[in-house]
Amino acid sequence: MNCTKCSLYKTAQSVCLLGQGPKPAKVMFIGEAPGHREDDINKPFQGDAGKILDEIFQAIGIQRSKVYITNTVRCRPPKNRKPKAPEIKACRVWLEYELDKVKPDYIVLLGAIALKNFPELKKASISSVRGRFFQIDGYSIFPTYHPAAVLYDENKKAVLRVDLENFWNAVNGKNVTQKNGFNPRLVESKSDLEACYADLQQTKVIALDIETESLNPWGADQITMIGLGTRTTQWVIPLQHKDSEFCKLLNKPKLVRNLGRILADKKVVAQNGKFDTLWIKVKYGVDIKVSHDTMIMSYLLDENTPNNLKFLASTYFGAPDYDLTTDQKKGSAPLKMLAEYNANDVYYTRKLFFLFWKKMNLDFRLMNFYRHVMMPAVEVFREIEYNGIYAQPQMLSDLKDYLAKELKKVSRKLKKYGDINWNSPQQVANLLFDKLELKPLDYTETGNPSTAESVMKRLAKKHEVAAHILKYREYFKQANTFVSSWENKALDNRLHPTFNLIKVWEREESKGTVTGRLSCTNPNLQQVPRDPKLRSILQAPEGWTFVEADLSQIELRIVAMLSGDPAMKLAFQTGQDIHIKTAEMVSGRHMSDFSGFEAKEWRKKAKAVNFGLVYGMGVDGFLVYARDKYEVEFSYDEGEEIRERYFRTYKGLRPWYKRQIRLARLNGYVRCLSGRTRHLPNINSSNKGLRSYAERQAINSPVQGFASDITLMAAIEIHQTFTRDVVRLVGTVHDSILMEVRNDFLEGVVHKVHEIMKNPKLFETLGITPTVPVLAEVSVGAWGSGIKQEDLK
DNA sequence: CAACACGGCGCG
DNA sequence: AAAGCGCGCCGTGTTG
Repeated sequence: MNCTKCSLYKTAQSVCLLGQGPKPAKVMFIGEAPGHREDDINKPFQGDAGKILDEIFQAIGIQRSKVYITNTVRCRPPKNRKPKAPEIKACRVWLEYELDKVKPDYIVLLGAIALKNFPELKKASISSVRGRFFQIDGYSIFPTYHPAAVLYDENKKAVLRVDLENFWNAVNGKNVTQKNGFNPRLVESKSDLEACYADLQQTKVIALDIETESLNPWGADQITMIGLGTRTTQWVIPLQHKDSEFCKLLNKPKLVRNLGRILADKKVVAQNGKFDTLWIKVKYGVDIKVSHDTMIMSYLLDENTPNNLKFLASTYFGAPDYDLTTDQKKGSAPLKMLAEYNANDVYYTRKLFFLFWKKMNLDFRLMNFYRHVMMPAVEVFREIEYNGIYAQPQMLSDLKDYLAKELKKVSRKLKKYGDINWNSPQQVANLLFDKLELKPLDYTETGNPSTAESVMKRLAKKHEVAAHILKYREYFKQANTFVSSWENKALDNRLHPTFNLIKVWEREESKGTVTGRLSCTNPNLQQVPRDPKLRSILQAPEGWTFVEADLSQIELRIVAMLSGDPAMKLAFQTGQDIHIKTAEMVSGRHMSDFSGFEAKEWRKKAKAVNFGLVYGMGVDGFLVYARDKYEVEFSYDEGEEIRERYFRTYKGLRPWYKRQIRLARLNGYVRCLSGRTRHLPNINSSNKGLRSYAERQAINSPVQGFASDITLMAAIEIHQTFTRDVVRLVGTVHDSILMEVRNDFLEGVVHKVHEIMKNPKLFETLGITPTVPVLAEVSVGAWGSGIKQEDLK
């Protein structure tokens, strides 16, 4: 074929490689462009991506000979380059030609480039449109990932398979989208409400979902409607909507109290139920217990893939896209439309619950963890968010003034270098490396000279401006990220952050972790500087005392448990300081030889050694890490020597690494002592980088995850042990629990909390026997300035 | 104007 | 897309 419509013909081996398959055909697949294998033998999808496609085809029962397969661009682009817009445009005539001959009813678009064939989808990202049908130009168009995406990320394989399976079912008339039992009913009268109550009374499992005017319950915004799903019906009770006459007549607090009473005897199922029940508690003071949460179930079954309701509904039930825009959801949509949306949510939530329940029952350790830890934790964190953490208003305002003053001082000193925006790394780099002709010491990811703190600290020895810039950055960050953000958020003198117990997906964005740790937003309490200026603002109000309970060196203790390394275990069992022990090993000296000052310095170095090396850091990384984080300089040889000595001292570590990697390869996941799993599909990847990354995760995740789980178990027990007028939990930071305790109960509570931290009852429930003691420390008084309770041992 | 990537930096 | 792991938030600068 001779085609010169774009310049690719000059470099491609096979010019204008048309598709393959019957003409006409009911189904057409469109990929990206030929790869080298295809280019050589003149057929589409023959290389590695073709293999993946074949594998999935076989699993589903699609025969290649029955479908037509082609590409968006029909000449191979030069190596490592995607087809460009003009090339896609030029090749469009060939697609028209093929469409005309093949006359497909269905078109599968594989990957982002294939989307560009249709103006309606051109701007969409593949992950936002994948897995559903679009009716365009008389075709049923179904986008999903390109099989080559699986080569880079094994996680995508499952998604691709489910997509194509749903697609194929739809093509063959297997009605996966049929909504059995979808029967939405909007409550518009008293008799409707009575019918709703009657239906709820006779149902055991009830799905709950609310719609709200915003995501923030702490302002004036209201709940617009409550959706309740039973076996037969999705009831929608409007609470606040311009189109509803009924809700104006309602005694809403009474209605919500009634619902609370009915739901108290039921299994309430929700998707991210902490959100819904927190709103209900804030607005109506009613506590509703969530028995099951589909978002948490989905996460525990696979922490890597998205778990928002629309994704799950389309993945498992081939649900059509019923999503509304944010504005519509906040109440701008007509009542009927919003109610139907709400009904869909509860419908799919309930359906998903039964599906996940079956799946989780196949793994009793995971199920136990879910029942005994995750779901109780939802209750605890709903209350933590409800309580909020007290921010002393006077101190906040004083610090604001102080920082403004300091910022002014530094700005004056910086003035003489010109009218520069000191927040701009670009402008700062210009000054340092062009005008002042300092030598760049490091470069950023994108190749620009770095102005990072570690670089600036070293530059400060050559030029005073670097030190001033660092001060400027410090004050600026404190003033904006913390002080002013807190001031804006603490309307009731309390910060009410959101804690993500799991990874939560919002469109393509996600918050939360894959290991089981929590994350925290609005504001993020977990990144408050360890500077008493800031931390001590967070304290307890009059009559109460702030208490922090910390797990001591918990990650290394877990490493000792899991690896069984004798030296590490012995150190912990005999109450030695592990960092001092490592310091002795690194320095080759005995602790008694150190002066007080030396001991402190060596302990610091040893911390770098412990935290760096234990999770598989290389020598190069270790040197940079030690220098930047702990201001310790080692030569390469010293670094190598330390690394060798480290693994000779803790000789159980490397065999443990091997065990973890073997388990991950065998099962596709690794597990925490608590039963939580971490899936690592890339552990068998042919891509060495991805594989090594998965191997390090196989080592780190069970440690990090279990440390976090101990914190959860302790928080749950503290929550269950004390009443709310004695102890109020206000937050957690990975391995520490923050609370306020009523003054007259302080002593007893501190003692009990310390006991709980060291040995939460849930250890026994879950069959966990720590082989290394778990120790904890309790501080009493404002955060970061509390007094350690030394005599608790 | 909003969305996004980047650089930078806070934390365990 | 190769060598600690895990996060969220701020401001700048670019782009559609």
